[in-house]
Amino acid sequence: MDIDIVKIANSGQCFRMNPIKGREEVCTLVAFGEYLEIEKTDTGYQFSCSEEEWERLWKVYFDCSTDYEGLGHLIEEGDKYLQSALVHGKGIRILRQELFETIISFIISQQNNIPRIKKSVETLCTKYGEKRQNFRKEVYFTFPEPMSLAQAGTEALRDCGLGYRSRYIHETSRMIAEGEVKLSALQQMEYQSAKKELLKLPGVGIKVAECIALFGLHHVDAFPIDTHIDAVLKEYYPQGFPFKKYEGYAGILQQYMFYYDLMY
DNA sequence: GGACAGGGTTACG
DNA sequence: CGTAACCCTGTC
Repeated sequence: MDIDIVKIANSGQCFRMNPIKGREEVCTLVAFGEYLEIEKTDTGYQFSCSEEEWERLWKVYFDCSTDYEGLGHLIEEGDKYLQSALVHGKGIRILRQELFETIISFIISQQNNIPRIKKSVETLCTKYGEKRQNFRKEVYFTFPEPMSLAQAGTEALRDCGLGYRSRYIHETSRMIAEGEVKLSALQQMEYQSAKKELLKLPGVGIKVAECIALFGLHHVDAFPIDTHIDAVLKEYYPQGFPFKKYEGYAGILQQYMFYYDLMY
């Protein structure tokens, strides 16, 4: 299977997947309340979970049913930029992340940098998540429930380094906890309806809504345009990006472009 | 030490 | 529709 854990961890789509300090070939990850370690071996990857858990959770999480290797054949002959981005990003996949975590994480991401986003997310988990132990009895924290964040005061949230975003986090969590915006309904919607619904949440604008649609709802047509991608589009696609041509997977391409621009 | 920027959104003219 | 303000930490 075409998967590169380190690239995914550095691709900016998730904020709780990190290499262990001093053992950079091992990544840790918390999702669905579970803790996972992934170690790079000579032949591939070794996952710390049981076969049953892999089948139930992680196979889906890593989007194993999608063929990413075939993407290269779909790129236009003359599009050297995308061809290069795909080569350098080989192994990147669009994770199927939990919806609430994705919503909160990408509200935090606005006007922010990745190390600080990660720090804020981790602090939120430590203060409002559930405390658990991994297989070697080390403590980890799950991502908080909507209700927990809704009940946290704006001032307490501010202590997580969220700044002006704490008001957004509080209000968005409240709306979700009270069912004003229903996560289950969002998961049933088409891309455009879901996007419109997400825009009701305070702190969610067009860019963040598209990130949530792509990473939390797996709408691979969503194409978030941030400052990086905006610069790329202006430089390499002055005539406009061929969205029509890449309909049905443009969002995946966006992730390769983002990684390529970030790393090279 | 101060200035600046970092995956935007909102609230005003 | 363009533009300033929003908050804060790391970096130069």
